[in-house]
Amino acid sequence: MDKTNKVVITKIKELISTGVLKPGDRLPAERKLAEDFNVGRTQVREALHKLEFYGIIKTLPQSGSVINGLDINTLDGLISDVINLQDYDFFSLVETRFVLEINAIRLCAERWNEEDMEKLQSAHDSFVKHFDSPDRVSHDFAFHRAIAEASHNPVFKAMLMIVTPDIMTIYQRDRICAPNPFVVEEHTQMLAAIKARDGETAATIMAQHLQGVVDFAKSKITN
Amino acid sequence: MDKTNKVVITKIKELISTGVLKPGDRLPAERKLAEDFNVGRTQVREALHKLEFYGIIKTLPQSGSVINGLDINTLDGLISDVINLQDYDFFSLVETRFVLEINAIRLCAERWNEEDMEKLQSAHDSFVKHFDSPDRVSHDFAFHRAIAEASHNPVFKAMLMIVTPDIMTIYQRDRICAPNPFVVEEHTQMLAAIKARDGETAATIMAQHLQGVVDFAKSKITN
DNA sequence: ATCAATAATTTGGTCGACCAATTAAACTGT
DNA sequence: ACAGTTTAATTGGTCGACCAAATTATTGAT
Repeated sequence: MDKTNKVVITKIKELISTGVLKPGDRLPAERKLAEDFNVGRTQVREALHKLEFYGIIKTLPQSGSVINGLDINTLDGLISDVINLQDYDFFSLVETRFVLEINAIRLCAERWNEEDMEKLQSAHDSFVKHFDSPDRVSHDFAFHRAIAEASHNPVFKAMLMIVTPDIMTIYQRDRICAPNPFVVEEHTQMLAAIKARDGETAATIMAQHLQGVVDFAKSKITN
Repeated sequence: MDKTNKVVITKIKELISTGVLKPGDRLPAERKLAEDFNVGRTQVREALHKLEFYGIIKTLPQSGSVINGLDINTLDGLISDVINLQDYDFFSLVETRFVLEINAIRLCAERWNEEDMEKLQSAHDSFVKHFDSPDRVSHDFAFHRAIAEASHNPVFKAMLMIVTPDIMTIYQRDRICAPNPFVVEEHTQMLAAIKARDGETAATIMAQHLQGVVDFAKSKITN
């Protein structure tokens, strides 16, 4: 994240922490904030965009930005997270993906409809077909995405989509992922369990499926 | 989200979907995109900021924006999510919180240190103390936040912080949360289980603790 | 022909001025 | 004194011009 950006968000956080601004209040005008903080209005605007994106404030055109009606402590922690967002450690990302995927496949097994199953089947088929090609990883992810989709929980899917790319970047960079034939078998078993509406079995296989990545992440920690 | 913003992101998505742009490629310059799409450069910049925030592109100063090296299908789904981001349904949010909190408290029980325990204890105490005050909800959240903090997984915590405010806004608006004395007892039991390093018990109590919110969300679906 | 140094162009980043909508103030008639 | 209307000030949104860094093209010496 930009440095100036961070400064502005921190200053706004101070205003809230010290009680100068309370939830429900309107923020000072962008121009005033820019002057107070000695930065350009552009930087203030970007910071406000980020805060709005996280649901911390709501900007009303030609009117002002109001602090959403959360309690101060929650706001405080939330803003801190926005500031420190960039430096997620790899293990935490993998750990989160582990939990999300296991629960996503459980929901998927409960909720899939005919359309979902077609997509799952087709994703699985093309993964098997392209297993020896260089874009094998691409089709691997397509299958996992289809599962997230069929969980019918958009929040789950969105969070997986946020976490997974970061993992892939690191995982592929370190090239640990030799074409492992077990992967195909595991995918096949998962699909069968989903088809049988057996969420628990599906979740178990998924856990085992992802264990390799978790172990890899753990090994990186000790280094 | 802004309408123009959505248009720009959709156009860029088209460029990727149709194969004009592939992962790893550099995007056209902001000025060119603005001209091609018949919008201002400001709108293009905002759209690119959003895409960068989600890790879809990486903007290099004075050089250009490159599409991150994910497979095309993942990119496609991810961008669709960014476009349709606003309308998370309440039940999906609650369901996600349910999963995250249960796993967070499990990790918390495993990983807390002396400093974490002090914060947990102090958060619990002030919740008990202010249970009859109007800002009871605030202290309730402070306790849950302390748990997320002590899980030592910043990704978990960040995601909880994203999900929880949305839930609170709706939950408080509909004012179902009458001061329930069981809540204090459940918090006490959770803290005891954490202190005893008993993650499974803590998770069980948390599940029971959040069941009320889940039921409430379920009831809203049928409406 | 090759490669280093330099000039010209292109790039994202920043700033200030202006716009339309909103809000607050001033006014006016009763 | 008050209500409704009009005017002035303030607000976030947008646009164009400019900046410094990075890239590309040109040049020139060997």
